[in-house]
Amino acid sequence: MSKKRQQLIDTAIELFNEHGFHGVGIDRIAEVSGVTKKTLYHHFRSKEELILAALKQKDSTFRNDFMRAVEATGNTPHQRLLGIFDVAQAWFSDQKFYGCMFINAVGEYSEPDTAIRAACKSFKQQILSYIQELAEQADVDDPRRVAVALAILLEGATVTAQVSQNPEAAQAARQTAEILLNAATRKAA
Amino acid sequence: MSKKRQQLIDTAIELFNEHGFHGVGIDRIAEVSGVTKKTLYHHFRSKEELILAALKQKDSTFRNDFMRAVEATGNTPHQRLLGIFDVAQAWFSDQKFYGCMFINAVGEYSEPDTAIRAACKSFKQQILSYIQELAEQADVDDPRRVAVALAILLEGATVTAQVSQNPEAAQAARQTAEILLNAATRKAA
DNA sequence: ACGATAGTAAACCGATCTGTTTACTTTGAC
DNA sequence: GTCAAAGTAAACAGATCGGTTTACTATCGT
Repeated sequence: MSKKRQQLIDTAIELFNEHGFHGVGIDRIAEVSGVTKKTLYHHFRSKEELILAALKQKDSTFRNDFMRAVEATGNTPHQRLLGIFDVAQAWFSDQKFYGCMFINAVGEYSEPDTAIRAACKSFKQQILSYIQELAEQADVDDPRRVAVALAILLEGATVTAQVSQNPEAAQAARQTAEILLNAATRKAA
Repeated sequence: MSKKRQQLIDTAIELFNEHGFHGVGIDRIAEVSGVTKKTLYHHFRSKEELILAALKQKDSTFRNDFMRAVEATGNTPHQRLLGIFDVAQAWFSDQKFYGCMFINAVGEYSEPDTAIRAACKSFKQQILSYIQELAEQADVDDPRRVAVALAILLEGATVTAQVSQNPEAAQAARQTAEILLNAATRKAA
């Protein structure tokens, strides 16, 4: 992949996160990337294609970073399920935390059965799958149910931190996750 | 308040929810409202003022409807705390459910210390206050903590339902809320 | 009946939007 | 060294953006 193409995607991610998708024009993305519009349209047929490329890249890098970070929080699946929320807190504390790009995208593109919506849905499903794997390894009752609940807690902490500008939402979610995990492992003991 | 003004706000809420704030122009809002731009600018000094008026109205009507609906789910504070999620599920099931307008707004306007951000933050704080009141009435341990956790569950269910187009996220959140409330009332028993 | 308020209709402003075009230059693989 | 791909620079196009202006009309309380 060419460097210019990569630069455009990186710039697009930054600007879209900060100002929303409709709030950033193609001219600005090209300008900030240090590239002409011609070059931009050489790599992407349309703004929507650039958006999709940005989402796809975010999907890939975020999940990769997220999983690595979660796995660094402990060696047992149980520790890692809770570690999710410590990783989240670090994410929320970033100077440039603008919430989840995929949630923000759905806020602007509500029409169902579009490529953008599909990308967002897919991202969330994959995060859920990862949590479910951890839950299965942790040997909880009904790992699917537990994973869905933990995913909801993660989403809730994310938007709460975003709107209220308070990264500690992650710890509140973590405490709830602990109670949930206790309840889901008690029977197995 | 004039009818035209009200019509403009109602139209703005609908269109902003569907296409985002940057995704809808003043011309379109005026046109759909059956009103000229002159009239629009007679009632609102700028697009941002219209956005703020729309947010303010949504804040008022949503919280009002929400509280009434929650109180209709049961007579005890405990029932009502859980009723939150039944009310949420009904909301998510609406044909025209586009997620929480305030979350969506923050996704487009990230700059802190702006009127729009303040409106969103305020809305969330007021919802939290309401939940906290119910928690206090329900005589749980640490009602603040419980309320924060329930608010996070509600936010999480909202965005999950929005992105995944699955209103049942509300029931998953409700089940987690039940576990949380059990844990928070056990000691008091 | 008068005058302010709220309204219509439509042109206009400069800026920005997505996307294209023309003309020319750099770069890198074979 | 050549030739195509990738690049620059900049103008252009038609639409739409937020917002203003002009000219005129309907409504309504006093």
